Amino acid sequence: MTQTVYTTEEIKKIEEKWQKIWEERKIFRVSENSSKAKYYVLEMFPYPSGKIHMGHVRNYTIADVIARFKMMQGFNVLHPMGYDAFGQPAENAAIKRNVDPAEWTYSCIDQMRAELKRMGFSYDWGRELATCDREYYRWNQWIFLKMYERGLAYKKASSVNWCAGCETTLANEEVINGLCWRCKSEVGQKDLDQWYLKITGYKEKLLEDLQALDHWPQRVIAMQENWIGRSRGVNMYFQLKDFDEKITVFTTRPDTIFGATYVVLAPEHPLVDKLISGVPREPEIRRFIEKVKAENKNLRTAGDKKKEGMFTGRHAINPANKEEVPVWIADYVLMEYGAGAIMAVPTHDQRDFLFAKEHHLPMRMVIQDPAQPDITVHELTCAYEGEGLLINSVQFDGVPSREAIEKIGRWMETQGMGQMTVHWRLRDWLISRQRYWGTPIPFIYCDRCGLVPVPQEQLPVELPKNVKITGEGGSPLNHCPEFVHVPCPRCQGPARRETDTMATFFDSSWYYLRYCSAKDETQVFDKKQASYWMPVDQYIGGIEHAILHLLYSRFFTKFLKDIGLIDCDEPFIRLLTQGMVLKDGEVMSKSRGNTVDPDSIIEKYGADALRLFILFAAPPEEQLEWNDHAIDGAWKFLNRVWLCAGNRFRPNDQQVSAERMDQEDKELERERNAAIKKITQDLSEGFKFNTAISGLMILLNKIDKYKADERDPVKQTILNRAIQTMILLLSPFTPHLCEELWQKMGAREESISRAAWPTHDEEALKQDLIQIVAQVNGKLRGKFDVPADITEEALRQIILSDPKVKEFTQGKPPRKFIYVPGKLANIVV
RNA sequence: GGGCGGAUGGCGGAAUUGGUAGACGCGCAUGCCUUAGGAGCAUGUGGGGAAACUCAUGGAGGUUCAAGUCCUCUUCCGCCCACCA
Repeated sequence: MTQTVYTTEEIKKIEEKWQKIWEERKIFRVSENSSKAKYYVLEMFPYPSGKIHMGHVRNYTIADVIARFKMMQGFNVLHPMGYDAFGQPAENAAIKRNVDPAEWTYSCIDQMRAELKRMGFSYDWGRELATCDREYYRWNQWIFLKMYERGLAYKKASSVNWCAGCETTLANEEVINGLCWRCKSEVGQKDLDQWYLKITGYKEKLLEDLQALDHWPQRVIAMQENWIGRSRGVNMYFQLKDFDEKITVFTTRPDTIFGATYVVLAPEHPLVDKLISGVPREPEIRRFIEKVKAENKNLRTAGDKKKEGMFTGRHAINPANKEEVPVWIADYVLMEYGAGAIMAVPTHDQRDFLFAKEHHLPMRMVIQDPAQPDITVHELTCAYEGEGLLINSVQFDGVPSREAIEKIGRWMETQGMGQMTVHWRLRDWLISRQRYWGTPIPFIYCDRCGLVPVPQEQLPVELPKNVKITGEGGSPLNHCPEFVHVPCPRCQGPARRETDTMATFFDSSWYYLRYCSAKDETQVFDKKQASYWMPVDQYIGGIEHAILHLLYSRFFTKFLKDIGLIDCDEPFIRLLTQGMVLKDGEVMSKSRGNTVDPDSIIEKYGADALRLFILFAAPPEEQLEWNDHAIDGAWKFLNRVWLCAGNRFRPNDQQVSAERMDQEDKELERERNAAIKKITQDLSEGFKFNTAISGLMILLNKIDKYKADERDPVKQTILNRAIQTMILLLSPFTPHLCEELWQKMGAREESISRAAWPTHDEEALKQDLIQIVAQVNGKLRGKFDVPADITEEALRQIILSDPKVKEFTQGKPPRKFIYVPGKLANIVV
């Protein structure tokens, strides 16, 4: 019988067959009751749009190879999947197509699940969850109430980012260059009563613990550090002239205090009103302030915008030199950062320099630029922001600026002029959304009792059905009287429910914990099971979640540890951020119209070929350029494997001892062992799937070249062994094909994923003859096959007597002979 | 402005971490197989040169017996952050 080409029909039959077996026999179901070491592999769960795209395929294929590799290595592998199912697209669909968001979402999930199954991923489907499930979001509410108990969830009236397009508030993190991250419309400001989570309560830990995340990409750590934004500086007090109050300014550059020639307040600063009351230009100033306040905060702070400001007519005293300096108001000072007021040092801060030039404000140099020590204030064309010795700074003259930062800070503290302090960029997390398709925030407003949390036993606060979603007029739940009007849980009097829902980032901040006991209806998650599985050993997803999702998840983990529910500090030990999938040099996206539908590729080539291509084309962290030809290549390779294993494997149970092997046999055995070693290394030390696959291609090439007479049992055994090893090593990458071949070759396991990962024999890697490269003055001049155990002296004789080497040394005696054992010899003349 | 990555054949990418640059694959070329296939097999494929050789890892220097890899300067590209005081 001859096995022929691996056809589309055959591929389809085989892939469906094994997907069915995996499902029916629950091959990938796991429990924590195992003596094996655990390994938790997790990919960032998808928003269920219905269709999977190449980005998903890449993300999940990477995770699947890791999961299957670890299974075969004997780990108890948890590999779950679910859906980040709340959010605006469902509402938009509801508006556009007049469908129920829940119905729409669940039908998308069904489609998506089917597509994921067609890829052959090794998920434990028994743990599947969707964040819009009643049994999931109920625990969102439970966690929210726990946070409230601890003072970590609170309501605050504040000016918030408001997206008119989505008719909702946005977190700072969701505003990108002044535009809504989702609909790209311009974001404005609005005063609203909103729910916040006090993530700032964990800022120190969130920053410090980054240091321990050795297996996270450096840049993700840097991005989080940046976002948390710790900066050390000094709060300085500028006494106002004619008033009792002092203005506090924050600066990271106390070394420049003697050059502070004016003070600037943010327009929102609380002292502004008092200061400008009664000054001659009061109406004009008020108009200016109103104008700035109405402006979009993010546009206002755009880098290239011209700075505008006005003199208040008031003065303050520079605490260091007791000089009177004018007090200004300007749009480039933000109330949210520092003290909402700055001291301006035009000579050493470029923004202050431009502002001072524009408004003819005084300047004084206090740090000497070593490159042009004699330059005067009038000759300056830009601020000097570098280091140097202090000048015009009384007792600090001559002190290097770096030292002066510390010295002046301490001096001001002892003089009561200021206080050394630390400022953070991280803000509390605005969680309220005026949206329907999200988790209802479990609170009730009672005229008599005030804000009342919904009692635990009344959870979940269910999202009502049949709510009219128009996309207009704020929160849809507001227009749903049976939801809004409820009795107060405390006094039973008439009360109103909170109608805001939670931002979906809340849902995704703890789903990895829920997977540990996904079906538990009695608690948020089972403590014992979570402590068995957590933390996640390997997390995989896109770089776009480097800040928000990962920071929030870290925050939740720390909180849940503090209330005694888990025992780990950090949720994700290792993080792999996979690169984007490009086509024609651009990111694949619907709007660009350059997508390749995974389904159509599976249809033609099968899931295995798609998986193989996507892993082979680039290292996982790098961008991947889609290539129609290369997928053909992946299929070609699988076809060769199919033909090789199908036609050349002949069952026999001959034992072969090393003495009976000839040169070719030993050679193939060596290649087999080398492949095991290389591929195991590539998968263990970082995830070098591309080179692991090239190693498999090399092994197949060697097997193809190996001539074995079918009637020679020794050769057949060696051939069989090589083929079996190849199939085992290939199986995490292309599981369907390998399951089929493994079974044909007489598998004892139910699934190849239960077979043991092969190990190599270091002895078999040894060679009798090795190649030594000879160099003369560092240039390659010859190659010599010599016995592996050759001495340096013997090698030296061989090389130096070689005619070609002689030609290049021109008979001169070597000045130096450098020998790198087993590799290379360099003759220096 | 700050931070983090990159730059190697026609293309995707390798290179044991200082030791044969271009593994493996795609593409291309020439044959073979007459079982006409998304085949398969063989050979070749960085540039120059008939060859011996020689030049080549964005550019310029340097360290070294030896540099894609280390150091200094520089150009270009990508991503993230940013009136953050």
